[in-house]
Amino acid sequence: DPEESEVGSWENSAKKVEVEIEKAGFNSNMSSPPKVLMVAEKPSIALSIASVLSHGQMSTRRGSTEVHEFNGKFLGFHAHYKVTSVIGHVFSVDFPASYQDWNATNPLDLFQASVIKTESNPKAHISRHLSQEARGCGYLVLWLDCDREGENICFEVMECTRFPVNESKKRVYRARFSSVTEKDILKAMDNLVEPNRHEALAVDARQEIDLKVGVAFTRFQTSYFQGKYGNLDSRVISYGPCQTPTLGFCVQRYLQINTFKPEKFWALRPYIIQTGYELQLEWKRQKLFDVDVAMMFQKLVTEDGILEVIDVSEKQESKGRPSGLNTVNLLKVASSALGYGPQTAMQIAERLYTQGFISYPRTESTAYPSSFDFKGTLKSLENNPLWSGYVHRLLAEGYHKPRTGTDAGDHPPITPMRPATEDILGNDAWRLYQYICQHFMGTVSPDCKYVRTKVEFSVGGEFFHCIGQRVTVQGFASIMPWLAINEKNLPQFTKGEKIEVSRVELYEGETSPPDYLSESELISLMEKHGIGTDASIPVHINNICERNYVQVQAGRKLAPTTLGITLIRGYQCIDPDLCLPDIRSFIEHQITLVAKGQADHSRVVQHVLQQFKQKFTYFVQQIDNMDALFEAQFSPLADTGRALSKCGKCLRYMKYVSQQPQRMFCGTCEEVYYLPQKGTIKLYKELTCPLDNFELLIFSMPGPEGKSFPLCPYCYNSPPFEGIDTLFGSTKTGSTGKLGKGAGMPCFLCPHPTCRHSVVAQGVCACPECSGTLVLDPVSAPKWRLYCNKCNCLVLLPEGAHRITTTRERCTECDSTIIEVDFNKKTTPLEGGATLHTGCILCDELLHSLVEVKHGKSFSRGFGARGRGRGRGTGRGGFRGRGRAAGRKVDPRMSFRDF
DNA sequence: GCAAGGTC
Repeated sequence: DPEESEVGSWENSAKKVEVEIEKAGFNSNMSSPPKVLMVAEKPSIALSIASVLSHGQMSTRRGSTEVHEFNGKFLGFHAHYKVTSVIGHVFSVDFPASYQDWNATNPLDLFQASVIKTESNPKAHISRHLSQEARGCGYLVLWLDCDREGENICFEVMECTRFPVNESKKRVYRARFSSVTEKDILKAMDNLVEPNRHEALAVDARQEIDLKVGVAFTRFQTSYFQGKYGNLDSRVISYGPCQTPTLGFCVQRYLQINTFKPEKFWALRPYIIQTGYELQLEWKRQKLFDVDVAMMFQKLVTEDGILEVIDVSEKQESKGRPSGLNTVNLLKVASSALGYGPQTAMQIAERLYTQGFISYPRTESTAYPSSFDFKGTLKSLENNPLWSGYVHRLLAEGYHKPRTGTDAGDHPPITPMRPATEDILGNDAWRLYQYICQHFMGTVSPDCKYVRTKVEFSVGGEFFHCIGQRVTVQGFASIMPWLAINEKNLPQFTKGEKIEVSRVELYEGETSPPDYLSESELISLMEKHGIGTDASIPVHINNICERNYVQVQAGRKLAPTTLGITLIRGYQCIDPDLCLPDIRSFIEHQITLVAKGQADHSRVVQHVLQQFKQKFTYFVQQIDNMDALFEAQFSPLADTGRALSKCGKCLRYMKYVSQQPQRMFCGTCEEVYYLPQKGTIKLYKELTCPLDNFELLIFSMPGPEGKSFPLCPYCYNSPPFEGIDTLFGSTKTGSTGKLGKGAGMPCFLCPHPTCRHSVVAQGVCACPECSGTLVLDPVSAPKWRLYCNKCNCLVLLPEGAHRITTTRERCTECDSTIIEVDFNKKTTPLEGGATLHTGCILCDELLHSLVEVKHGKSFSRGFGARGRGRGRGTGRGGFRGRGRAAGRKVDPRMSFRDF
């Protein structure tokens, strides 16, 4: 193997290694052995590798992911090992900020755009973790999963660890393992190779193609149709080379059902009485679609009236035991037999795995490694009363090796790891666990054997038969009873025997359409056509549900919605390729050329993108044809929604479109104004924005702690002030300074100096938690409160007040806004039953004692803690006015840093 | 607000 001869063996001569270590910048004295960093794709594999190589003698410390350390030999030399992992891909691709604004970017330009890699999970700090752990390491060994994605992650890890490129041949190694077993891990250590750049580049190619094609079509479709119709009921009209063909399968079945024309058919069913039982025979012609012809045959048979047995045959048949359980098959069973969706099934499986009840649930393999301990696994199941008898019999009579399945080189099939009961797991997890146990026992059971008897008859020139089945070995079917053979006993017949026909029925039936595609059938289709992977299939199915293209019906049947049907019919009449599974195979085929080193990465990407760009241009040109279908199904924006607030430009009422994405639509100006999502919207007392005359709306987030705030539809979409860097309800905004529609500036971020609703007027003091400002929730009566305009900090004000407002006064001590409280007559804390009180919530003794900080999920009473003397800092860093600190001139509402 | 692929 040329690849393997590149590097030496585990037992290399010390001399060669010494030279290498010197090159790597280490002296070879025993006091500081060279360090070897090893990186796996996930924490569980890092643990397995470290356990094997250290014989369990390692020390483990926490980091972004765990790091296992031990001493051992590397290339025949003493070395210090550090084994850690990433968590899947470190990076994912995206467009640069300048392409993030939907309104400022022509989707066509996306095909030529550059792409950037950003950290997939910024909070995990994997990149930093790797670079820190790599410091001082002389060697890097890549233990990523042995598939293309894993090869790509190898290069992500190399990028983070910054091993010098020109020395990488001597210092960076790839471990190729076909399973996470001691044998394979040691073998991989002895046969270190180089990472495969071609395969990694193929993944880069796929990422760029998927991103550009998906985003370009999605943005165009979404903008086009949402700008025209008000009841599409999906936030985004997405397109993707996996999700769209997935939807295509569902709609194809729907169309089959819809265009189905039932046909009447007729079948001859002769009956005989044999040894006292009536038996119905099957017709060799099965059925005919012409009643006259069928009746003619009936006449022939009836007139003859005597059947002759022309053949009796017996055949030994066998139904094979299952091979090992992989993810896709688990998902199919979960959906069809247990009623769990793929996403749910995976969640349950993950939990069973992390709790140690089953082996790793994400695997493509149905073949077991040769070293697999079947006996041990069986023994672990023997105490469960549900199947202990069966297990004992298997152990006593000898279990079978499972059928050879396919070995994808990833993980062994999904198997039980330790015993469990329904009480421990809960019903849902138990049912899945139970299936995994039954399946495993099935794989090591005998095949099911049965005898199939066929008796053939002739009468009046027509042929009939009956079939009997007799099980001789139940085998695996006794533990998986739903797969058992239906037994059917036949009376004895002998060849040449003549039997009287007791009656001849002319059965009239009607062909019926198929049912909606079941989720389990869909998974099979996706697997067959290479749409998605075991891990992403559930995501794609979930996607088309969430986007409201299909609905899951009882029995997990997938019924496409009007939107889903209209989309697919649209592609079919413009460019059917767009929704066919071949679109994925085309991409896969192209990038395989890169993986094999037969084609240049960037040339392939350019070539494929060029083709998709043409398709995109044609699609845009022909969109009217698709629009004709939408027009027939959906209502124009103008007819949708109810009048809610007045437009500041034409002063006519705009309509509120409640279907997501919720938005306002001005029919006169033909403008759409997006609103914050996932909350309720109301008119705000017919107040208007001083900047543009639009009537203000009030938005309330759901839940008892959901904040409410006013917003101007126009300002929210087109912030009028420069330099508002924190926006609400928007996702990514470019650093371009230009803000597009849906940019997200509610009044609580507006710096307008005189408007009653701006942060200047409603802001009370700086947030104790972040750089934001606490603003008064104007509609929070009677549970008055302040909330931060940046984070989720919440401050509860005196309860039961009639009215709380901000004033234009500032506290002389801390510069906070003075608030005015109109207490309830009955519950007022003021002397003499007075109700009106003004003061600073930080410095006024009364108010201070009545407020309470409620911050996210945690409670902190450091703020205004009851019974605490003022001026004595308690709790979190003494939240008690500023003043004493430097920077007194800074507006406290803009910065609370000093507190 | 967008894709698909990892893993948690």
